[in-house]
Amino acid sequence: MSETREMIMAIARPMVQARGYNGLSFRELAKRIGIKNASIHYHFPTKGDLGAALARRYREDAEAILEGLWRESQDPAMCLRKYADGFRLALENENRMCLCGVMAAEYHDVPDAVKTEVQAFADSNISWLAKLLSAMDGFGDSAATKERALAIYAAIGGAQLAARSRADISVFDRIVESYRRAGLIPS
Amino acid sequence: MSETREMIMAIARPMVQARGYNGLSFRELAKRIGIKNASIHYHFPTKGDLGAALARRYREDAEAILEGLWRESQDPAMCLRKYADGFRLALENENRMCLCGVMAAEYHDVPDAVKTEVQAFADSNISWLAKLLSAMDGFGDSAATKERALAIYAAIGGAQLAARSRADISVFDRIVESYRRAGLIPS
DNA sequence: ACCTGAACACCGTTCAAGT
DNA sequence: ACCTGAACACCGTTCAAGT
Repeated sequence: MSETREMIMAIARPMVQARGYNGLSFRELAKRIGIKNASIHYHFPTKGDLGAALARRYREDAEAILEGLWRESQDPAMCLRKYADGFRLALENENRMCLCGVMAAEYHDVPDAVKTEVQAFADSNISWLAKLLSAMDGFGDSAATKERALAIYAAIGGAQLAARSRADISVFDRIVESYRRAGLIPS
Repeated sequence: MSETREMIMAIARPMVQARGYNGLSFRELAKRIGIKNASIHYHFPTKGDLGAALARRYREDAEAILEGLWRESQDPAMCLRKYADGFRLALENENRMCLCGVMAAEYHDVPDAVKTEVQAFADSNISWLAKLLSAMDGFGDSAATKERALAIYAAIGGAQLAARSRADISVFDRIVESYRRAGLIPS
């Protein structure tokens, strides 16, 4: 709808992925857009409103990408590789993190609306992973499949966090490769 | 040495584990101690100095606990369970996180001295894990052992992050159990 | 040696005022 | 409908001043 509103979100997202929800400054954000910081409050009454909108949009975008991946390839092993690549891409991009990963770490600081959206992102990811797993051999049991999808989601988030703290993307690759060798991520 | 300095660190640590480095307020910290916020700067010139001191102390404490665990039991499987329990304990404690895990998520916001300490914590944990693994069967090769130790460290951090974002400690248990079933964490 | 009050430039937020 | 300047209570930091 509003162009300014869209611009705020487009510029704020990578800022949060880099510096977190707490690290996002309305004044710096406004400066980059070319408006005054008070103007942001017209589009997003509070910082929490902006945070929740960013997380929702992030999930919607991720869902579109993941669904497209599966629809076009129908190849679970390849989808799992591409999934890890998505988290890798954030690190490649100036050592950024998954938006919902940073916000999860800031749990106590974000408003409830943000928490809800962060959980929705995780749910969405886990459902998609479970869908892949049940299309693979040896994952007939649906309860075990869900648990494994949850574990893969958590493990890849952990790989991103560990690699980020070392500012070394090869750490991410090594960890994910180790997950595969151990059998956590089927290949 | 200084009692006030020790009190600052003792009170600041759980605050950072709950709200992060960015979320820590000198004024709130000072209020809880019963001094003025300017006084904190006498003991820690900058927030970064306090953050680095907290991370170093955190690593030292963790090393003492882990070394004690291994020395007294010499049981790698039990040590691995106790290790995960340590991360679980933070969540039990009002949904807190590993100090170095939160600070890893705030990578771009913390000064270099803090980054160094956070990496030292990870190194220390991974070395200890590698020691356990090489004492177990089927982990003779030292290169693969190190990689596995790194993966276990990252995965448990990820489990903590995922469980925290849901404010549900059973999520942590389910993920760790899933790691065991998949064979990532030997048992 | 240790603490403090006051000031500085920051922060999110509010609101009356502008167009 | 959309933006702004000015004010508010916050923040880390500095520093001269106290004991």
